Amino acid sequence: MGLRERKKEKTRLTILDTALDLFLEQGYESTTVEQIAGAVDVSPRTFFRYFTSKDHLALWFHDHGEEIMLAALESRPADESPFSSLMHALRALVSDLEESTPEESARFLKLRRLLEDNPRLTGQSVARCARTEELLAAVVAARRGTDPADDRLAHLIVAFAMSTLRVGLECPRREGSLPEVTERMAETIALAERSLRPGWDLG
Amino acid sequence: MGLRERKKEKTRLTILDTALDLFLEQGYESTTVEQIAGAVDVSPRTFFRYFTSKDHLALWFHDHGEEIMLAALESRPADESPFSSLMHALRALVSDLEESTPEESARFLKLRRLLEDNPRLTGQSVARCARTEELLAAVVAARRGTDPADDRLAHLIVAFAMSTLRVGLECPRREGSLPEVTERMAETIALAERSLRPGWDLG
DNA sequence: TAATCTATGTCAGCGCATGACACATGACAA
DNA sequence: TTGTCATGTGTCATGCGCTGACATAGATTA
Repeated sequence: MGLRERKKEKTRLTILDTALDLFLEQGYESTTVEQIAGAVDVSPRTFFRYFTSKDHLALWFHDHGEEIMLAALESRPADESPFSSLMHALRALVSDLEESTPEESARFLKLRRLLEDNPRLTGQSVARCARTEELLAAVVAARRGTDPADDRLAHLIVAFAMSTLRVGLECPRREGSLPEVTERMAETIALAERSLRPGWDLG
Repeated sequence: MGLRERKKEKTRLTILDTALDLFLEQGYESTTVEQIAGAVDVSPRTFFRYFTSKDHLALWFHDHGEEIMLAALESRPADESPFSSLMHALRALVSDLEESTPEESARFLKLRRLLEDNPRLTGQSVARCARTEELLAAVVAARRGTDPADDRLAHLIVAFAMSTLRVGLECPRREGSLPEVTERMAETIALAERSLRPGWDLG
């Protein structure tokens, strides 16, 4: 990895961390892009080259999480039931969180607090999850040998799985250290698995 | 209802219908608020007094749907299991759709097409649903005698129910007359009910 | 009719976001 | 090392969404 790429990655994280601190300090709405850019000493224009929007900052982890889930799902055996595979993908997400560096953990917890304080961002977060749902549904439909646009069961399977993820991460929203969050996430996965009829996702 | 109120309601619907037609004709992004306001012959400022944002236009039905679901949920017997009550609330939504006037139906179908063509709006729609989820979760938690902020099962129940709603309405997205949509919705509700273990939501 | 309320228009301004262009700095081969 | 190319960055200009403040015209009530 060349100097260029390393520098870019560093700038991206600097922007993110700086913005996060500003948000938590003085509020999301009352922090302008100009201000963030100024604090990192880049032009506002450059900010938008790293993050497509101000909201995008808050959804940073979603990009990463999506990759993890997709990779985990693809790596599951093809004959495993779709919902089980998705639950394993969720567990992969939890593992990734548990193995994250202190910096990453700190970022994650800050992001979580940010979302908690800003309903609008929570909404954006859910919307971002919906995009992930589309991708996952396509994979599940492929495994089922159906057309993703038609396969209602595939969508329902994925929607239930993503519901599990959201509830596990967001409920209860307040506080919580990283181990507490991952622990709750694991519990929620177990709860979801207990709640559904065995084989319901094989229709 | 005085002249004032009637006129307001009429203006609101005129704005909505005009905007909807403009959107479908020339695209959502490339239609400006100024243009919509011009077409209805009101000032842009007035537009924002009727709709809090341009996106709000596309989420118009959500406000209505939310009311229906909440009312239906409240009217269910307190000893019914939460998920069953929610499924009844969904059926109430379907009934409302079936009984809607031709104008309302047309609006609904146009909105659906609009959402289909604009992923960003689909996202906003999901985000709006998340807000409804919060309200429903509070009601369910109240029935269960728990703190809504803590009750993960309550959130999971509601999330599963809203997943059912979304999948039923959006999958498949393309085309579809109103009877087709309501029929698919009914099927999806039945599918969800079949998929879950009886009594799973009573823990 | 007079007194009030309220919906609307006007104006001014902020913040987010994007395209175009010029410049500088890292990458890479001769 | 040096020259060339690719790419990241700043500057400038602009458009659009959205909001506050204030004045006015029209509806409402007495």
